[in-house]
Amino acid sequence: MIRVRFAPSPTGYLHLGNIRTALFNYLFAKRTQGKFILRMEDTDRERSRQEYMDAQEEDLLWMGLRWDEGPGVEGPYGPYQQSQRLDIYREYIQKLIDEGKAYHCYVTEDETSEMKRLAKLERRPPRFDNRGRTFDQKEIASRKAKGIKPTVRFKIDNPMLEMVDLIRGKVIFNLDDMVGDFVIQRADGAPTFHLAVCVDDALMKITHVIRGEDHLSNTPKHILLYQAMGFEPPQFGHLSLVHGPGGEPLSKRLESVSVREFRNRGYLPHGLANYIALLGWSPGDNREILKWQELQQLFEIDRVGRSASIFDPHKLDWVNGQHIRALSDNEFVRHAMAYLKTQGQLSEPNELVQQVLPVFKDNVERFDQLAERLQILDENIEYENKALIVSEEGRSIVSAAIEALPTLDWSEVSVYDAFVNAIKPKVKAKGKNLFMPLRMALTGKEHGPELKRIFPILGMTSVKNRLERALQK
RNA sequence: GGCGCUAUCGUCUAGCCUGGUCUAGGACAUCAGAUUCUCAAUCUGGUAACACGGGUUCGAAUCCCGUUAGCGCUACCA
Repeated sequence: MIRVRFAPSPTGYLHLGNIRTALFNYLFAKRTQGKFILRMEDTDRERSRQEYMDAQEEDLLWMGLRWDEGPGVEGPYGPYQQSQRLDIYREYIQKLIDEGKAYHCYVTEDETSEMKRLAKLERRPPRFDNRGRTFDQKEIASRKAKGIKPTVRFKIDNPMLEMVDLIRGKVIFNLDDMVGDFVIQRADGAPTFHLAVCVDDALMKITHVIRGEDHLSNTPKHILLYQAMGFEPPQFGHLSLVHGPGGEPLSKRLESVSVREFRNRGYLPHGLANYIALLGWSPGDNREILKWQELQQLFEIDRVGRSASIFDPHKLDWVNGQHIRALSDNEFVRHAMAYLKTQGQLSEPNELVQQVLPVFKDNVERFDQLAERLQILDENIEYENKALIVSEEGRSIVSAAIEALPTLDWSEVSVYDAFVNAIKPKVKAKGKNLFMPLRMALTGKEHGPELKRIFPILGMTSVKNRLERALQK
């Protein structure tokens, strides 16, 4: 049974890169009928916040990434929040110390940063020199007396390491060139990420760790830790990173790429998922628009690319637009109404809005474009281009239109055609010259949906009001 | 600085593993046209790429080496 996890730290809102990692894990699990586990990595007490944890879970669910085990969905390997697992980490750290695989290190933070500064100056790799390993009893006692609290460091004894990455293939590391003994427990007693992640993944029986490429260089440490604790390491797959439109790395502080922001701008969750999946993955043929179901059936980790990609908002809009167009009118109205409501752009259920909405299905890419289009429903019209209705020709067209009204049968589907046919003989204008003044009088805008579609929806009273109002200008 | 990863149109990518079918395919964007009362949507067509230099080979986008560039790690953040 394949078990994967998404393990964010609740220090900000989820962004495009985070959600992509989550998505790939989820799809991989679904494709293989495995389990998708959510774990909150909140060992950094300074930066972790409950508010972010809630927000991240909410965003995950919005995207449709429901976890099989995790916060709120208890499973056999919980708890799924690291701050509640501190005793477990302590136990494993103690075991490593007892077995001589880790040790208390009385070297202070000041000393290590000084070490780093010097190394940089002398153009050497800024690597911890393991000096804490060899302190004698006297040295330790004197440091203790000064009130120095020790960290726990993991001993690196066998520095050559080879691994096979699911996405990158064989990777060889020489830890001697990289790091010295590294900290697994901070001076304040808290475990570090490296320790916690290994203990949790092992205990939670994670079989495949799919995470960002920024962790590739950490992987040898993790494999060593696994081995030292007597666990079989999982398979690792490192996803290339996504960059912003300017090529800059994504950050949790970058609001423009947060999942929150995508929700607010009215993207469909499955449209977003489709686009994100295409960043670094493709089904191999030329298909690009994929339904949620198809994504789950088609996703293969082998087909995930190795190079970094840049987020392109234009293409996201296009993909989302395709998903919107694929909706039925009813689904579209349902999604749109829900969006308008949560955005506070619509206070109560509105019959008229529900009727017009389908008119826009073919020309919006995001729901946040709806508000502007919906302005045509406002009876209190402000004319974009008054000239069209105050000109002599404009007035004659509007007058003719008003005269035509009593002859109309509004129960007919073709009421608009009858309307136009009644006007045509009375005015000289035709084509654009006829329709633009009409459009202006009825909607106040130069551009908008087909008059034929909105005319019957506006109805007799509204059309009459609008025309008369236009004539008064 | 050290180590690691990556390198196909402006962007996302297919092709690379298993060299020839690649005068490199698709999509977004862009440009031109069609359609339409307008905008949009839609349709048609165009411009546009194998980072560079060496090898291996009859033949390289594909394999090897080097260079360059970008990114990541090098924390008592995750």
